[in-house]
Amino acid sequence: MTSTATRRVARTVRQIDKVDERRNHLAESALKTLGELGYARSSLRAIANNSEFSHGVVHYYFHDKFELIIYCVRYYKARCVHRYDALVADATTAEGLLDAFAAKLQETLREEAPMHRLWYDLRAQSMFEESLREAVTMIDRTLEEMIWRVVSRYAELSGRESVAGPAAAYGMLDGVFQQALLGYGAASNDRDDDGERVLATLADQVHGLLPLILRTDPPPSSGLHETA
Amino acid sequence: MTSTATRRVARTVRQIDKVDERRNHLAESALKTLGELGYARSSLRAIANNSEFSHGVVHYYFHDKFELIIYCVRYYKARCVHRYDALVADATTAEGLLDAFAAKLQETLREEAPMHRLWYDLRAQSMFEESLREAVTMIDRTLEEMIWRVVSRYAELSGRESVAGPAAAYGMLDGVFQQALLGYGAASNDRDDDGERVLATLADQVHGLLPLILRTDPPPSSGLHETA
DNA sequence: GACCTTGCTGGACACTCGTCAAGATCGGGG
DNA sequence: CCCCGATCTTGACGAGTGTCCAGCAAGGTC
Repeated sequence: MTSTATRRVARTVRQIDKVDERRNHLAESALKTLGELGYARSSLRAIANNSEFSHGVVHYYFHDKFELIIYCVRYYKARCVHRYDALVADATTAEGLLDAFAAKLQETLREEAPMHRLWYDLRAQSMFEESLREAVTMIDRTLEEMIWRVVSRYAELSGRESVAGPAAAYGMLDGVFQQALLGYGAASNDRDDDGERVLATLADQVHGLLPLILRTDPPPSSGLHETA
Repeated sequence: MTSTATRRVARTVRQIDKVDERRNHLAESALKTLGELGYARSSLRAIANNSEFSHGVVHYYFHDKFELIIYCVRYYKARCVHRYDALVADATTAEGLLDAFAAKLQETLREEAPMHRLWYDLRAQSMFEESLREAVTMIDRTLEEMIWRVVSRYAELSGRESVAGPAAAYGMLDGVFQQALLGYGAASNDRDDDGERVLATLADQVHGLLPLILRTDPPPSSGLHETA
């Protein structure tokens, strides 16, 4: 292999890194805009305005608007899907895990509300826009697994089995979280202590719901374990 | 009062009825379009194309696009918010109510999927669009009450108390229903029996979850009763 | 029959959107 | 030093949007 060839390869690799860096930078700007405006109202110009580039550069790094959006969503998911893993690893008692989980949910709501607004928006859009479906489905499955790591560990620490399967556990927790997000957004515009009450309610609900799905006595068949 | 005045009043009332009729007609066309295309992709022209009128008529009966959308949502809610009331009234045993509730949820998913897609879309949009917030919040509360009528009656028939309050019960059931809707939409494009499996899973989950929120023994304090 | 209100049409408007391409800029290799 | 390729800007294009409005048809009133 000639030295020029090696150098060219090295340069190409460096450029690919540079390109990835730019794409990530762009994705972060896009996520900021998407989180504020939502999917429907985020134009490429608005996204570019929130970055240090002009609107044309998007088509230099991404073929499509969809490609940008999907890249953004995957980029975001890769960052936050292990948010609760430390809790699972560090927990020693069931009650401790439950407390830490509820607190982390509150923190998520407080600090990452725009991102989760965006997530629910995109998930809703995926019901109409076929192109989003694949990425959304994959992320939803990943989130389900994330929640299941918490729930199954919680059951393990309790020395009991979970009555609910991964899907059911994710479904109910996602439901109460989404409700809290909705209330948190509506409250933050009015009064500030309303937001705190929403956070407290969320923690209470999680503290109340999770113990329920632990099997108590001789298990009656309960149909919560999905077959698939 | 002169006969001309009475006649004028009568005519005005008749016209108001006519206007309401037209608005409802328009709302139904709009709901059809909104259910298929979602909020973001539904233009006034597309809505008018699905009706027997031209696109200009919208501004004759509605001031705004928002006024039309919100009118549509309220119109829809008024139709379907008592869907489960018959179950509650007719139920004689807890198990019977549970079966009927699960079956009705399946029916809802099968026959009204577009409307519920739209609902979740609009609820997500309301997190970004202030104008939608009030209507969405009101409907969400109404749905919570609707679910609570079922759950509290279920607890009553069981002779036990519900551990979960209205918000927690609605949150978890809404979560599993939304998950089923998501899966149902994704499945209906692929295989038909996948849709049936989604329906079966939904029924299983409801059958598994609802008994859990019934208080078992001497109640430990569980924090699921929201304070507000 | 003339007239006027009401209901509705269809085109025009101002604007935003995604996309693209021609040209400016810049930095490293010959 | 110049050139060349990568990178970025800028402006334009066509399609699509909500909104508005001049005008037509119909049906009741004088």
